[in-house]
Amino acid sequence: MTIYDISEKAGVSIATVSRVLNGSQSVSEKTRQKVLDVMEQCGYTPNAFARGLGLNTMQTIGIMCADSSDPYLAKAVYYIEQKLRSRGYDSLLSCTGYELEAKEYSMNLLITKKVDSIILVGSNFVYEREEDNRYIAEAASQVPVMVLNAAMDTPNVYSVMSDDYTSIYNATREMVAGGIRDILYFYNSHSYSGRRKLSGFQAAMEEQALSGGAPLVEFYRGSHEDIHAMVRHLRAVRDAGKEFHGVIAADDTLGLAAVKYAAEAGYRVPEDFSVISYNNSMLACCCQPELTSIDNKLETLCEHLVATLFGILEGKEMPKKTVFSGETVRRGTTRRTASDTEQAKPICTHER
Amino acid sequence: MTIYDISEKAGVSIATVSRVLNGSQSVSEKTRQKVLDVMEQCGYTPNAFARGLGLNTMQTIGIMCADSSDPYLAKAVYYIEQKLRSRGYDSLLSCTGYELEAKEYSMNLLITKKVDSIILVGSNFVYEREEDNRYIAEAASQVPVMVLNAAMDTPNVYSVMSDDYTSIYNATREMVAGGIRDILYFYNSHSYSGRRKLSGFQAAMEEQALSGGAPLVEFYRGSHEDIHAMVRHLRAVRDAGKEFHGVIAADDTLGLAAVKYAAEAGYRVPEDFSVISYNNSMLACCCQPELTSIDNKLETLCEHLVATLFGILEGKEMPKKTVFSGETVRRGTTRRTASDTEQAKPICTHER
DNA sequence: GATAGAAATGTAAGCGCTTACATCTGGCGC
DNA sequence: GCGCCAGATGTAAGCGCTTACATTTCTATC
Repeated sequence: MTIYDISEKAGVSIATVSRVLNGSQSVSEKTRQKVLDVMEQCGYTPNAFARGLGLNTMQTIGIMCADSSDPYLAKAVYYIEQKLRSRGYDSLLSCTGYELEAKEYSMNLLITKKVDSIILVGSNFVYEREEDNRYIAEAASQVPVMVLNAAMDTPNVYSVMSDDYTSIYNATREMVAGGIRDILYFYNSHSYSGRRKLSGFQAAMEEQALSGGAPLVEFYRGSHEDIHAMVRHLRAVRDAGKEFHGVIAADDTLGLAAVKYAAEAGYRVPEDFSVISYNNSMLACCCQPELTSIDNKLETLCEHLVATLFGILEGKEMPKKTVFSGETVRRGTTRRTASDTEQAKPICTHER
Repeated sequence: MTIYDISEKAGVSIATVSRVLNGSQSVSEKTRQKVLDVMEQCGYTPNAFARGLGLNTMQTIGIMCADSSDPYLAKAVYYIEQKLRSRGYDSLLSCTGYELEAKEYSMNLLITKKVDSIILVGSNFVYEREEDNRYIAEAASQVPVMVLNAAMDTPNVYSVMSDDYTSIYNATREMVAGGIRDILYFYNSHSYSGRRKLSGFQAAMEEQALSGGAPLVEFYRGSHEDIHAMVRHLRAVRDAGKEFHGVIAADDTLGLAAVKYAAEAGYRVPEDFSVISYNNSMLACCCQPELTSIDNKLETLCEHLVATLFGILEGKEMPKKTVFSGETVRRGTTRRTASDTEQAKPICTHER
């Protein structure tokens, strides 16, 4: 069943059929209807490959994500896919893992498949060393690249992110204001946003000259699913003589581990021990007491990212970087403090 | 940069270039090398659309999933995508939501995009009413359809699933053996596997003539992320006069809610109150005490599903239905019983 | 060294669609 | 009634690749 069959049955030329397929103006209403009828009646579906060959697009977007089984990334992928679909685009998903080489490889594969754009979901795609990001610049020379939660100053790369630095900075100050001085920053990623969070923590601590030496910081490198390993890690820190009564965690899993650790160690939370984590995912409500967590407005970010992408695809000039500010959702792992009254502030800023 | 440019620079015909592109045997080693060199040096990439048009495939598989932000489904998608990619296939992901109409629509879209197969991730795609499954049969008339965790007796539809019925049946018996008689079955889905689980529970209960009347069963219809709503639901059940000291939960989220409920109600777990849930996801380790949960071997299922798919694509005859048995992972929400000694049994059975 | 047959290569006809350009209408003003 | 123009339709040339079939080039055999 091809365009020829339809054209014949409808008594028109293939050009006319193609025109109704593409919604061209210059087809009389009468013939358009006739052609549509024939299509309907024949159950005709245009061949996507031929269409792609002619139009040089198949309306698909490549989504890259290190690990879609990570609940946070999964959620981002979900939001993005939803919003793409609602505009008639499909998503080629590529779960690359965290190795640079695998990312480069997948990137090429997606470009080869002629996607209209590539969306990098997660800040782990942007490395600290400039040269490790060349693969992104290269891809961007072919199609616009959107990146969620990390920024790059590269032509044709657009970023939408939350202000992790400030969120963690504020959270740290809040915890200090609550009277806790021995705070551990517990994180698991050297990604772009990982670096931003870390410096937010350090800035807040150093500013208050709280740490006798350098602020207490621990990097967890195991599986993001293995809560027990995280708890063990925390235990080891204390066993090494570094006691702490507060944890700022880079994500909810780590925060949850901190709560488990505190319970095990016999601390009362939040009286003797505080935890603030990041993401405000469903995990925050899974432990007892429930986690105070920073919400980075994932859905808003994704929405904005997709809207920006379509702006670009339509040829509009769009902001290269948009930053949204987060919001701390207070639950049971922190005490109420005076600074709780969140000051009003702009929720989103653009950069060209 | 097309095949013509390469053929010219390499001093061969386009047919030869195409042959090396497709790994044809009948190219001399010398010319193959020359062509490859030229390609390399020109950074040539074949046009996927043209290739698709010629070969009638672009090596992509459609993955449908109601909600990839559901941790269990996300994980399944992750495993499947991984395994497809490792064989050089890409995945078109479609998050359809739970409405039949949306599923039908997405299915058509995927077929339109000429995927080589469609994988339905999650038992919610298979409805109880035969006629609601026509969209699957129709798709299966075009491409093989693989379904995870549900079975259908339809040509060209292949199933890989776990034996939910038996898992829940055994779990229920185990809890009864532990001395608990007022058990609530808490579930949130009427999907294929949801129905199987429910009957597993009912069979076990009725067999032992334990419920004075019908076994206690509650259906939760809210968001799968809203633990608090689930706890409220359980509370309402008790407030309605139906006390229970054990919960068999259809997934870990519901199980986690049960643990929260028990804590709130002042029950000691597992002394006064038991919980067994399903999926053995990371959530099982998030609460205190940790959840005893049934592991349905998701990775194995996915692996098998993809292997079956490739068998089909290679034209081999493959089993229409494969069932794996699950395994209960005992943690803190159940007491040790004599029946703990799991009897050895076949882990996987096939059907043609 | 002639020759058959295998191996390597080339030619050209698609694959199903888009679209620039050519052609054909019909309605309008004069 | 004529010419003109805009709108509708048709013609045909791609898009970049695959592949059946034709042709050429080896290789081995006698």
